[in-house]
Amino acid sequence: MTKFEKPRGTRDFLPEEMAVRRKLENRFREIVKRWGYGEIMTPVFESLDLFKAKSGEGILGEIYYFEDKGERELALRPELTAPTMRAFVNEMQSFTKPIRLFYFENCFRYERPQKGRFREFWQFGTEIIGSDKPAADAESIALAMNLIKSAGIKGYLSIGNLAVVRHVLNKITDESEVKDKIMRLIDKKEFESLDNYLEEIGADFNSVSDLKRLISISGNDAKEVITNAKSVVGDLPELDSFKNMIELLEAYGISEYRVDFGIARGLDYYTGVVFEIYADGLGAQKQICGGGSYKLIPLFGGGDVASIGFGIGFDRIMEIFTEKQDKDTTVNVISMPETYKEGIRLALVLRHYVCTTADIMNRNFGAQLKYANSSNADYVLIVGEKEIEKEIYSLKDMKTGEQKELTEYELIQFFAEDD
RNA sequence: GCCCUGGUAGGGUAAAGGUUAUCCUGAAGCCCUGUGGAGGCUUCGAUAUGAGUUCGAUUCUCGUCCUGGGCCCCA
Repeated sequence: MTKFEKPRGTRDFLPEEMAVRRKLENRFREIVKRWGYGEIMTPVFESLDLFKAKSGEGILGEIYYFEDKGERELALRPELTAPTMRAFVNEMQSFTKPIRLFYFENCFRYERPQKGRFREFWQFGTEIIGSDKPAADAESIALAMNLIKSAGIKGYLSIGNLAVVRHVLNKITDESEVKDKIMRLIDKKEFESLDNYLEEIGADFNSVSDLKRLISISGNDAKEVITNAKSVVGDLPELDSFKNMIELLEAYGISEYRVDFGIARGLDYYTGVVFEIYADGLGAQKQICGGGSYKLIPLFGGGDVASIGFGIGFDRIMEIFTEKQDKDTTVNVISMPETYKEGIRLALVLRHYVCTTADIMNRNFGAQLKYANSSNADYVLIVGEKEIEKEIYSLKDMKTGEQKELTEYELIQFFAEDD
């Protein structure tokens, strides 16, 4: 007999674990709904070109892609921002702005699995489309922090701003490839390589000095950081916007975070604010949330529309989410062969109020009780000939062993109150 | 793609180059056709996989697959 194994980097979620996952998922859903976000669902697979357009050829190595029978090049989605923006371009361009969207879906990446990293993983994320204002940035960050907090997790927030960094970068070069490379080096904090590279391209000394000063500015006191940045870049509208956003965060009650102009992104559709949230207890994969503002829509053939969003690594959150599943009250109906049908009828009635099961193993009375015990039922309802005759049923509390004689109406009362 | 680690029933384990691979737990059934948790009995269930060495491999060697962890990457 061949035994089939699940593909590498995928997981089976059994009921106990699923209950906890759904518990957190539902909590997240409730929160984003309260913030006015509507759910979007896009296909599990998209054209490969969509992801190449967003992230470049370099991502092919990490993408699951294939040719279908119609010779279309398709890819399992590695992330959800591109599909969401594609859907916007296709179907939502004339919607009233801003558009607030959220998603909770699985994504696929061909990577070496490790702690907090799987080949099939779930992302919970939001996108705001149509606002490039600091208020949208602030809302997005505040929402992300609210979600993390609702999971009982301490999240460490870092905020950067690429518009300010780019302003300085533009003085060094006009070539986007060169900019990309510099941004990557900054992001990885490989300052030696950065020095060498800047020297190699013969960058202007003053501009390089400004850049290096700017990206080294970071700290927990936002106002101080901004003052420092101002001393490098001078009066800059982008910096004013950033300052404005920081002030709004205060209104949202977000006060603990780090501002870091050394946060960078290699891809040039990122426009301004970028943020990351980290958590303890995750080994190498500490980042649980990443977000930022970007202009992806023009790249996908849409208008010049700005957006901002974030993605939460749901599986990573689950690794450190400590709550257990909520146990529902359960009732087992115990009957005899002669009374089985009446037992089914009563079970149907009780199911309006409480989780109820009946025997489907043809077990005898004692075995049914044993099963109720080992499956952790809270109550057992005994439906035997004596009970049917009197129309009074025996409800046994499995924890205390107490038994009550109740009519059908009293049973309903009993469990209806339980909710 | 690279490095380290491990892999014996569903879970946890023991042992050994040589008859039928140990024990606990679990599941199913019976003891027990109207009162559970205990106990007894029965049954089910494993050496990840391929090759090599050997008279003989589950044990030794190598490859593959997979787990866990790290590097790279992280759109």
